[in-house]
Amino acid sequence: MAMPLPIPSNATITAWARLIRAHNIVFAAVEGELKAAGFPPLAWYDVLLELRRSGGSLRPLEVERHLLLAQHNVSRLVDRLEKARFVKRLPVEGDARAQIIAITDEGRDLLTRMWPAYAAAIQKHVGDRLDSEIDATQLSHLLARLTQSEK
Amino acid sequence: MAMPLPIPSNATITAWARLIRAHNIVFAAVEGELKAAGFPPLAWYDVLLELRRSGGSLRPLEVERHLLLAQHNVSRLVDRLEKARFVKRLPVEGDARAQIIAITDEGRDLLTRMWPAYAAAIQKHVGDRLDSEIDATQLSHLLARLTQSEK
DNA sequence: TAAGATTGAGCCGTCAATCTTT
DNA sequence: AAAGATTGACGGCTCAATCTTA
Repeated sequence: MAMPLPIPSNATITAWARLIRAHNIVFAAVEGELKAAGFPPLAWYDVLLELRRSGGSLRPLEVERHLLLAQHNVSRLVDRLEKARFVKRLPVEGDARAQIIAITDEGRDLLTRMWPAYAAAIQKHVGDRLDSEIDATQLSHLLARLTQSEK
Repeated sequence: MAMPLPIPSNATITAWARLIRAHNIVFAAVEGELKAAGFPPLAWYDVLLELRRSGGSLRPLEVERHLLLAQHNVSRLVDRLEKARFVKRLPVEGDARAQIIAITDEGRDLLTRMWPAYAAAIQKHVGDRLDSEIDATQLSHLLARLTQSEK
């Protein structure tokens, strides 16, 4: 008699373990290089980039949706960004509960200054480790599957 | 004239972004299910599993090496595990600086009780989202490349 | 009551400094 | 001085509770 296949399969368990490990190693390496160059955490870059992409400002709820952060995390992250002068909180006409988070000139400048170091780190820790564009595309494709909703 | 290719390539940048996003989504989903079932963080499971795999005990430095944790993190993690009775710290003969971290019966029991829920979560959030064993193997292979040393 | 956002308490990770033993 | 490990201070995340306005 054949042995029943384990659920999850060994291939699935290995994929899980390597996803966690690859992320931890690559993320720490990239963020570590930026930190060594005197830059703030990548979470700051992510928020500022979303703001710039969206024309300069977003509502907190939109930041939460784009970056998959909880409401209170955005609140605290914006606290730090505002204290560092990279964003400003603006009131919303007609709804005193709401606010708009707007990137400042200093925030745009930080994005500009960070990108060369960030790009170099991505190339070093991701691009240089894959043999070809085809591999990068294939990896992206498989990772995208993990974040799609159930079949 | 052809445009120069950006470095890193768009494919590389996409692979980086999806690695981060896939990890965040899948990890939060798996750990969230375990937490909802009343279990401790995955980091606890990782340490206990390494101890069991190694015959029941390890030196802190070996835990650091296996799990890619800093010395002080292991120290604090073991504090919590010891307080929860899942491990014990034992002295080392002949070197009063050193210690041995040993899994307890309660620790082994936790591993046993967690695995069914953990396995189900991995299947749901990884296995079920890949079309085949071949995909899981291919993904593992590409992720492994990211953690190999420079060519 | 609900929506939008913040707050306080506590947990966890990180940095630099420290302690003890070799 | 170096090795093994811990500690204090603090940054950042998470939970539940809260505050304000709609």
